[in-house]
Amino acid sequence: MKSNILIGGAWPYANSSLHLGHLAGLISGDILARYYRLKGDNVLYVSGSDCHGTPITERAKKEKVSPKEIASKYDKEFNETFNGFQFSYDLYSRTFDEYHKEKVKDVFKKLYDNGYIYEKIEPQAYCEHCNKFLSDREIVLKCPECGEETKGDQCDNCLHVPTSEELMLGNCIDCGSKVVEKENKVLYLALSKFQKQIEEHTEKVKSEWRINAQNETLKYLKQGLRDRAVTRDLNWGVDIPIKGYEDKRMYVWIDAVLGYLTDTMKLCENRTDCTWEDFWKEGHNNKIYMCHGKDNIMFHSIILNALLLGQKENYHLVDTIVSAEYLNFNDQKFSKSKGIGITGLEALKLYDSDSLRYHLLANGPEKKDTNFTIEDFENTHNGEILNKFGNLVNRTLRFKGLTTIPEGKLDSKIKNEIEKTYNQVGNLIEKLEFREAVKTIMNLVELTNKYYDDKQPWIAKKENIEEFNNIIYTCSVVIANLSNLFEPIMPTACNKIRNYLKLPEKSWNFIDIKSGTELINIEPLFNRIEKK
RNA sequence: CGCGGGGUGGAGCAGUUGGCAGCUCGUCGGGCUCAUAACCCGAAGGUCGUAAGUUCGAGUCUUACCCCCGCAACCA
Repeated sequence: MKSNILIGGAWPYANSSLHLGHLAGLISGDILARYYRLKGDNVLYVSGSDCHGTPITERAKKEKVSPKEIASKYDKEFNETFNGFQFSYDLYSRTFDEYHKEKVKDVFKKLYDNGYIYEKIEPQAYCEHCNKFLSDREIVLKCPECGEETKGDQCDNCLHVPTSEELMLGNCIDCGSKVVEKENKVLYLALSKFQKQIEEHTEKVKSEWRINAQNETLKYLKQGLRDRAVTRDLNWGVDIPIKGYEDKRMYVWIDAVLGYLTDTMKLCENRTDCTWEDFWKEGHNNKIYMCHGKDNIMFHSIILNALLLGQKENYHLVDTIVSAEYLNFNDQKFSKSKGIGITGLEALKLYDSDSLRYHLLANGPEKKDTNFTIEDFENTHNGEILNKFGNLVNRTLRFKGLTTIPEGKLDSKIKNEIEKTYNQVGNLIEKLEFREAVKTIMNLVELTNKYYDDKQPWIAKKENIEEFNNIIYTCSVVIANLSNLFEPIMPTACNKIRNYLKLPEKSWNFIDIKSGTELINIEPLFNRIEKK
């Protein structure tokens, strides 16, 4: 029976370029999406650019452009990056799309009507000159601990976090005016009311999660969920659909995390074969995956679920949190200002997306931070992908003098291994162990290279043509099946193989091939990276 | 006692419920010529951070200690 599988890739914040670390985390979603599609399930894989919020607003002000211009610029770049890396999103949208904003307002309104959002009046820093409330980071003050001039969210020098009383002694970052205290209206999301339901749900599903997601979520649950402010004094964001809040905007995380839902709704509007409820309501044989970095965990395991529960409409909660650790670059954090690391687009100019995908997965930060170096990458590309996999394809399909796939008998032991590999790799992917999955497919490649050497087709060709045909046929069948097995990881190369062997639709099960297929225009799958 | 992640052959790592220390790369030696100097076979190389404890048995469990990395900011 087909399952309805929704896969959400975290929405990147449209304020800086995507680097390999982002991609290392997000690629999990693409693997899952491609795998489940091969298995024949109904898959929706969605994401988009997170475009609202304070950082973009501040930057726009600094650069004297509109927030939308900043966000649009990065949104465009994100699209190029994801296309380049062959992410197979069914929809990649943006949080400033009207459709998204309208649907988010509906959700917000319902939370309010159901009593999960309440008003609170609290004193807040205010600048009378600029005529606005100030967030912590919009206040400058002399740090009471070390005396240095610093921003209000945290002292750059001594890491002291100013108290709200200390903040009232600061000045406006824009005009320098003395901050005054003023009563402000704020809407809070009553997260605490969902404590029990989220605890129960987490207990039910967490065994499938990676350890970091379990720990992080349990940490919040253990200390007790605290209500969160969900309005901000900004003019860039989703409007608050509540009377008296016309001048405020929604907290970005509420808006962004609902993008998975609004994307689904949008997609299903144009479809006849499914409805958005198939993916988001209970009882549709459905499963929801969320893929992101470790700092995103609680927003998906707690806040999103709270928003869904608060609708009181039989929503299906997030099942599986796929949370990555961090990828470092030459043992350091990716850092734009320090010039550490390379962006996805830069990497694509230098290297094949297939190889990058493979390496990011084989070396992925699944259980702990891992390191990316150009040297490691080139070793993977030349030594593993090209020498083992590329060469197996090449030495078989471009065997000297070979023009068609011969009629031959498939080695039963090899067939066995192929079937075993489908099983093992499928299990590993479902267990989110992509590193091990990659390794397992590569084992089949290595095993086939051994088989090839043991059988010595170059001798058989002269002495026993029937044996030769069997060897080439067997290896070709392996290659055909590798085009399925590697499809979630290296889609371009797999596509090439399908063209070479004129294979039918890709799928996640053993496939045979037709003898007599002409072998024309066979090119190497990968090109060697020449080392300087 | 701030929090978290680590210490396993030259490098990078895997070791799930305690049961003969593994993988990839590199090095050395050999084989092969279908293939992109690619492929295959073999070898060397480890007191598993230190010390104590539990156990018939500890890389794995307990305790203490040592060392490395991240935890301000654009940034997952």
